Amino acid sequence: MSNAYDPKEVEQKIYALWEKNKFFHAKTGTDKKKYSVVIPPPNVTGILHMGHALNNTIQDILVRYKRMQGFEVLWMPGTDHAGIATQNVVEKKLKAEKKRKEDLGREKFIENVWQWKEKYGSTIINQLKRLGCSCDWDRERFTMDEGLSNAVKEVFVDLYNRDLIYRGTYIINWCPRCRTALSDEEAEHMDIDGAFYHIKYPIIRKNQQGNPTKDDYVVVATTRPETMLGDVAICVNPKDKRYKHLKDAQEVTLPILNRKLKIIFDEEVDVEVGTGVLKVTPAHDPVDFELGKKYGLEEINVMNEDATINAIGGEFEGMDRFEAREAIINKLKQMGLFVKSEVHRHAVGHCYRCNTMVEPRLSPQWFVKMKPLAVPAIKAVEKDEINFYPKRWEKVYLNWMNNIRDWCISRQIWWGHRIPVYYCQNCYDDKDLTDNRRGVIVSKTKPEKCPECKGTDIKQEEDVLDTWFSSWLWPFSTMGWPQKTKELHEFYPTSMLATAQDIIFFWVARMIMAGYAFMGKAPFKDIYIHGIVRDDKGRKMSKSIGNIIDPLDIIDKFGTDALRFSIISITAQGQDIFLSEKKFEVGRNFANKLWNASRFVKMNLKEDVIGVSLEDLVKCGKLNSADRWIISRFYKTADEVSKYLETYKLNDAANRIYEFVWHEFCDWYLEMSKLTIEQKNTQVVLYNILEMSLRIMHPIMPFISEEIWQGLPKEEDAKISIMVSLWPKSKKKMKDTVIDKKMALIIEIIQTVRNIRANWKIEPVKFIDIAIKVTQDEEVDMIRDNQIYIKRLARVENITVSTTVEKPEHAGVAVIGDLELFVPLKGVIDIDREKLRLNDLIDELKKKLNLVSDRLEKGDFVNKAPEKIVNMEKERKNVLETEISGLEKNLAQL
RNA sequence: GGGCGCGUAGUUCAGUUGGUUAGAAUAUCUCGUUUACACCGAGGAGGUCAGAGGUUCGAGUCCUCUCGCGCCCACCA
Repeated sequence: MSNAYDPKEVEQKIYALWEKNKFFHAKTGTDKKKYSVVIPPPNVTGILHMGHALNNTIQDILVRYKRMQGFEVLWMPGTDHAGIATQNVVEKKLKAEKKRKEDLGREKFIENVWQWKEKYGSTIINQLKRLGCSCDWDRERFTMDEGLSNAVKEVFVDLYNRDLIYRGTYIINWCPRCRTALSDEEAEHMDIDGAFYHIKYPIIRKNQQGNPTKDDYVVVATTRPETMLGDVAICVNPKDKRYKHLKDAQEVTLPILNRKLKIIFDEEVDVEVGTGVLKVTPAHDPVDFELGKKYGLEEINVMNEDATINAIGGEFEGMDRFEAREAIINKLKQMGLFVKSEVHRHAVGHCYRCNTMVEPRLSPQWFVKMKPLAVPAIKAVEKDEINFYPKRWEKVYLNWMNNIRDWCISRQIWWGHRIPVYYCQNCYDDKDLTDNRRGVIVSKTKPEKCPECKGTDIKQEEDVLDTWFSSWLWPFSTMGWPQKTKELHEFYPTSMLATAQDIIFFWVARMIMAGYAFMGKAPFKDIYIHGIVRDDKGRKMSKSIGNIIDPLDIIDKFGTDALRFSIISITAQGQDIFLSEKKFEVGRNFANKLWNASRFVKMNLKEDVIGVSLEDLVKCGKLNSADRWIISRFYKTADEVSKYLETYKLNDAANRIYEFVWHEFCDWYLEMSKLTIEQKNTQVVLYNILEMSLRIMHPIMPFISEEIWQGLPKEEDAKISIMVSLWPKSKKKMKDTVIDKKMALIIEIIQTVRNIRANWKIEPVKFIDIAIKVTQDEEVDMIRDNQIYIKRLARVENITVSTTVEKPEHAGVAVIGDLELFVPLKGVIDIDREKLRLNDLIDELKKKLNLVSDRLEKGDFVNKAPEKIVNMEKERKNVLETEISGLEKNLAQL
């Protein structure tokens, strides 16, 4: 064992050991307890970022913890096919070869994507291994696998037959760059500085002669002037007095195209916005679309798939939407119809994959009716069948679910699950797209012939499904659904889902809906929502800002365990995590501390420590105070750590372990153990406490705990990995509050002496004498019994303890509860300084005493507060009073 | 426009159902002896718990308002 801990070689070696022995689905116990978690499948194009690292560390901690508790654990890893993202990646690659996907054709292109996936798709999986994830790698899944694809088809057909899937022509979010529809969730709203363009539309009055006069205009305000090419009407609020005169008008003229526009009156129009006049463009705006339906207006689409203007735009044909915007403004200016533009900040949807501004577009798409699916999913959370940790996310979830809108699931890309819908070319009328089922065959397999006309010319739908349409089935599709498999029987519903808040709507809510719709049960019981990883300024980590902290860099620099420990220790439930590289030093230092402590223990294990149980040692009552104390502390710690892990307070668990290992075990116990290190009992305690400490920290720091554990002596038939050892059980008899209190006092005495030494600048090497005045005889024995610790750790030569100790003539003085401690200071004393110090101390104590006395004099407190609290205060008052009188006496003597 | 979260030591954060003297880590200062560890040890200093009011015997914790910061949702063209 070398001096400093070097994680790199250790990690590789250890992971290989686990993989070789297939510990990932090993059972440590004989119980039938099952535990399964749902991994948020990372995007197959992705590389591990800090969010993944956090998410998977959380899952791995819980999985390892449960496995050590004897649960049979199932943690299925995998990736999703990330339709748009993956297609973009492969298209980019083709572009570098100066090819377009259209040149290859659909089949060839998909072949290309698969090749890409085979080559690069396991990057993130390998990175998860470096993170130490103990997933069941033999069961890795991919959303495009045959099994999962089968589940997707099954679900589509089922939902269609239940009337929960329909096709219709509506305004959807369209990404002109990816040239596909997006769901509402995939359009990310971002505030941008736009403008309100004020444009004059000429009014044509009834019975009007000649051209309109210069007053015959109505001013329309729009943020997207280019869509005016598709205007079919203008609309004002009937209550708006400013536009009363429009009731006498017949029509208005659309500038440039000179189309006649209807004038409609509808309460929907907000008088406050813009000029109060809304231009109605049913094919390019959702509000206008509704108005169009209401008033039977024509839908004029003026754009192509890539958001360039189409032939209807006349002279603007072929221009990009933003180019057209400018050109139209210029034209209007020439015509004298442009009034002004006003700065206007508003939220505009952007494609979540390529960040292109979304264009609302009228097109035929497939939708899932969400309201009926939401009903059981809402109830489940309301009735606490599913619990969010922290609970506040329930509100967010319920709010979204109660206002849920239909889900646009069709995508106009090639990579994904092709929609299992077939059209009979004979009887299907592709002009009538709204709810027309004639000639539409929805089937898992391609039908031989049309059931209506027996025609055999049948073509499959070109669109593919939203990637989330496969992800939302993950909890059961990965277990073999729709087959009735053993896994489903044993592991569904799963126990826990850990994820960040950003995919609650995308994924969590939909999984719950799918769980009820297809399994009749919730997919999981607990949802642990952790924060989002940000940089130390609170910004999301992103490539464009360049503030990414790469977990693999951190692993290289500090080690995986350091990464895991550090990030977990700062992840308070539900709070976002602000990271900087510095924060990983904590974990690295901790690993190093543990390593060195273990070296110390190992080099001192001279006796045969195997086969002696701590229980027996405790029972026979021959352990010295320090040995007995650390056992008690350990079991207390283990209980607390278990409690924290059960309630998803992983940071508390990590910090409790840190506190125990560093401060209780290393700082105090190891130092004390040096006094009796030659004794077998002490060695047995050292060994067992270290070994069990390794076990409770194993879920958080799997590599170093395993490495040290491997180097410890073991019984011959012992398990070969800490990973499958048992979690220390709570044992009441091993905890001892009396010894806890005694040692706490001894420790405080030591600290007090050290304090006085520092205060008086007593040479560190010098041994000194101390005297302690106690109030009870038992305390005399207690301190005498444990004086070796005081002598050693505070560098004390002689200790005088009794109830009658008098303060020596010149002495440093301290009060610990009801005992007084004196350090004779012959030769070094500075009386004035000590006087000042005592005075300050007395003042401080008096202030506290006053507060306590005031409270005790208050009738309300004595009468209304619980007796326990009142007694506590009374006791405190007594202690303060004795402290003060003692100090005053000392001061007088000085 | 609606909803949520956060303002605690120089800095980064903990603080369970209100209850003894508000805790860590890090930075800083002093010192450094000892059979693991300088990625270390000992000791010190550092807080009007954002502000104002209220409930209570008792508030960092509960309520109301104000100020500052962040996030999510939403078809105001």
